[in-house]
Amino acid sequence: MKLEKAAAQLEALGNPTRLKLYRTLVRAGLEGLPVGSIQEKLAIPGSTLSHHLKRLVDTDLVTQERQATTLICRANYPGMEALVGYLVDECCLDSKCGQAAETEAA
Amino acid sequence: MKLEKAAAQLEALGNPTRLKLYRTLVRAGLEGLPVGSIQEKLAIPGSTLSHHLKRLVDTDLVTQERQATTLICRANYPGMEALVGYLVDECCLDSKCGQAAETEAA
DNA sequence: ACCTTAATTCGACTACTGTCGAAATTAGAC
DNA sequence: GTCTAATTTCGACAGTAGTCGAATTAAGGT
Repeated sequence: MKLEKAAAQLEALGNPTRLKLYRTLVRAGLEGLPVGSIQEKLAIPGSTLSHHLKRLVDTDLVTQERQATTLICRANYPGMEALVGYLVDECCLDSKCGQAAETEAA
Repeated sequence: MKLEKAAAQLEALGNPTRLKLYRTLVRAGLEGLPVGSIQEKLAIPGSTLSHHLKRLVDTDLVTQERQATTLICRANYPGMEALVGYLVDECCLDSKCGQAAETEAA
């Protein structure tokens, strides 16, 4: 993964509205959620939602699929995994750096 | 971890210059690097570097320690681990992607 | 005290982000 | 075809981010 792409994904997630949005989609699981339902759940204007959604789709963190008139949105797990993979690889989160384990006990 | 904090950290890493900077510090390991060396390595003006560095320090991703006239910077692994922990917990990156996390709907 | 090196703050500027409502588009239903 | 519902694009705006050079502060050396 290119640094630029990782940065773009991190930036995409680095906005509270978008992070909420992404989390909502993750929690929706594999079924995903139509745009309209997300809009209701998060209570934000459609235009704003669409704007943020586009950003997540563009950065490969969310996918969309038409189903009749509605657009189903889903968290794109592989995209996120690639990002975390990058962080672990490049930025060294595994054994050799942090010694993990004891930190996350609680 | 609060969503707001996670977002702030993600945003901090979501800038190519800062991500490069952070990666540089990670690679420097536990010894860390003085600001001046980073500046040389990345070839950016001191003011810009200082600006970004502050952002990483503020978001708990980097720590600093004086050593005589120079300021040593280090990647703050626990800070990063907390972030990745949040992503894994809230945004479900591991095996069980569909089933966990029904807490605190927005 | 004075000078040198290290790093930050200041002030300015341009560009981008986040937000919204209104208008346009898309996809299907009748 | 026309109508209706779902979603996106447009245009505008305020606010913030990223960048830089110049001036300033901080810490020691002599």
